[in-house]
Amino acid sequence: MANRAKATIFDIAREAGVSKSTVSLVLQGSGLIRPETASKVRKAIEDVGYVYNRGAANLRKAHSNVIGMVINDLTNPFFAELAVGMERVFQSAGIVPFIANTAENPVRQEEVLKSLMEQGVAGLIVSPARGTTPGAFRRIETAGLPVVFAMRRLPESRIPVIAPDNHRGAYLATVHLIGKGHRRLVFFGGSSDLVVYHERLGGFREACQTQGIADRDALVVEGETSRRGGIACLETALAMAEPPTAALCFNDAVAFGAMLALRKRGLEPGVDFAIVGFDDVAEAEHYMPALTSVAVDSAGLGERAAHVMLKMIQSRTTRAEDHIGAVNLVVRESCGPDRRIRNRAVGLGSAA
Amino acid sequence: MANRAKATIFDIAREAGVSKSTVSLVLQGSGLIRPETASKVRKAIEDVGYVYNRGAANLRKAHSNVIGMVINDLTNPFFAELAVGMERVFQSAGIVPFIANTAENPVRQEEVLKSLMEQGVAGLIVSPARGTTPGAFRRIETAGLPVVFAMRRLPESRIPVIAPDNHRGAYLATVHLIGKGHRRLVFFGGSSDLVVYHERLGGFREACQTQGIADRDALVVEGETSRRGGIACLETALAMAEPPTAALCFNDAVAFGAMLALRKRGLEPGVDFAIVGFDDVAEAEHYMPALTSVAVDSAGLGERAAHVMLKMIQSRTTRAEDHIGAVNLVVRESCGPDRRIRNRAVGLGSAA
DNA sequence: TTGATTTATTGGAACGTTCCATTTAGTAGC
DNA sequence: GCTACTAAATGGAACGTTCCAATAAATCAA
Repeated sequence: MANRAKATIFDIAREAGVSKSTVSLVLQGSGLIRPETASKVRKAIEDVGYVYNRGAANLRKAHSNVIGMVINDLTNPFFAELAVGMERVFQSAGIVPFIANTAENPVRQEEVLKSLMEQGVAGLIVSPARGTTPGAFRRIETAGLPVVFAMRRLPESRIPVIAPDNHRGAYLATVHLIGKGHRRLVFFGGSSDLVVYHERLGGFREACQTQGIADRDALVVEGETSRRGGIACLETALAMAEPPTAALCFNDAVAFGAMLALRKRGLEPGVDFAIVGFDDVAEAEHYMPALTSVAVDSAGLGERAAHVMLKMIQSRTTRAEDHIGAVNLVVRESCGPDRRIRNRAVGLGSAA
Repeated sequence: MANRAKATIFDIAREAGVSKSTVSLVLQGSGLIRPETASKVRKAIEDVGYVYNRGAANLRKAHSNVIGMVINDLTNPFFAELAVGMERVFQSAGIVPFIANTAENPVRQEEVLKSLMEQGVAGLIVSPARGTTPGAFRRIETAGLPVVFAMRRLPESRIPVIAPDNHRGAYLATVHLIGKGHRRLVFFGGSSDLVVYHERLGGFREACQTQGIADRDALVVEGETSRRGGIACLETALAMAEPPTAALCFNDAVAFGAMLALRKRGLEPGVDFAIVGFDDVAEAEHYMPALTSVAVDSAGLGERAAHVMLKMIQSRTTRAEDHIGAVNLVVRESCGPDRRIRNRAVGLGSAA
């Protein structure tokens, strides 16, 4: 069976009574080898317990078959979905994606990127960590390695981006809320170090303006982009002299937090206060009440990002077009059952 | 700045006016080099835009600094947590973990394992996909590569396992339900191709027996280990001639599904029917009602698995002791507010 | 001054592949 | 029987590192 020391193609060659070159050809599935010889070699490969050394091969070969995906928060199912979408595409292209988590830490991200490069990846798909410094990708760019950003972008970067249409999503959601009769709205969660925040907030503001909501009735409460952040945001909003009656939340986690906080105060989400989330994670559909949310199709964006990456690798370029994914508002119950909410919400709004 | 072709240590050497060996020594942080020389070299490294080629280095060096983690379902936050726990440990050991997802697909798993091995990983931490064939790890074992299983085990394997005490967790949860006065119980979700299923079901059965519940009152409904599966299980259970009044669920997802289905039927989880989950994912705490669940500390298990792996690599062995992690029941609201449920539950039980 | 010792640097031979240029056999054409 | 070709297999030179043994330069002891 297997020997202690790692078997090489020389061991296979000896076992099969051929030369190392022949073995190499067989490994690559070359048609130049006589079938009987090939199967003799394949048997030897089994017998010596050989494992291919890709590192050695990459020394000569132009490019490797692994690409790195760097994700800022793997515990967020939203990003996990993104990863899964990419995997689907890469798998069928014979490429193995290695995932690394940065846990939203730029220092960790630096290490991870370095390691991936050293490993000789063919390309990188990155959802950059919050607080990534502008220069973080310079080394990679000068190395000529294809990179695409997914979900998030960096302020000044020329690296192609695959992301949902955050502005439009927020716009749609806000119009929906205003259409339900709300006249004093709030944007919950997020902070200005994220480009995504500005995009979503921008959509919110534009909708308010075009729908005739005064600026002083379009409130903003920054906060963590988590359940906990959502709870805090809601507390802050209801403590205002003139509280809003509806909130667009930075993401679904914030929305869940806000709904939780409403319940704690004896208020019913969708009846006493309208909530819209963003991302439409799987949980949104199953929540009580089911959360109205902006669906961004993260798995689809992951697939798209993977395709772009494949193109870039294939045409050995480092440039590509941005891709802004369509979004759509999934209306469920958290803004009230259609018209009925209108009166309640308006009532509460004017009562406050 | 950077040249087109990849820079090597020879380029650095030329730039700095030293030999390749000197550069190599600097890269490894050897103290043999005069500090001024070292900084001259480091400057050259920057100037030529060098990226270290670990593949080439591994050709000579004994072992690499990357370990692979193979996860069966990354979209399950439970497994994502496990990954995050491992990462914490490896990071401080200067090891980079690459994560690969198998999406519960044994074929995909095979590919992923192969790829990781070819990449020359120093070890493998695996949460095996459902339906993994007994021989799937033979190649890896004969290659002498350290492997540990996390969360799940294979029926016959001698590979060390890091997993929670499933039997005890299920036992504790069941005793809790019985203590609340339930006399007809059901185990929801999972299927017998998973070792974990047998462990948890075993704990459930043992608790029933020791607490004097007749076998015919300890029901089992198999099903998907997802929200959807939980919904189906509950429907099945309530359709029985003599329905149970309490359920221990295979995991939290099943529990959420069951609670959802209860609500749809106008029944209140925790009042009309008691539910216990398993895994205690973050969501459990925030659900309405908050889910009583068996906490397994997946991040902690991840850390433990990482430590075991480090030991194995260090002592170049392929054997290690199993580690069964402590569990504890986190009592929340889904089995009713302490005693009060008792009467209701018993009442419903005898009425049915 | 000479040799011994220490400190800093260096050349060369691996490591396990790929790929090009050859060689070797076998087959056809004339 | 000779050349020309094709098919199959092979040797050798890379690829970018590490590490050992060797060298060169500087310091010290006598």
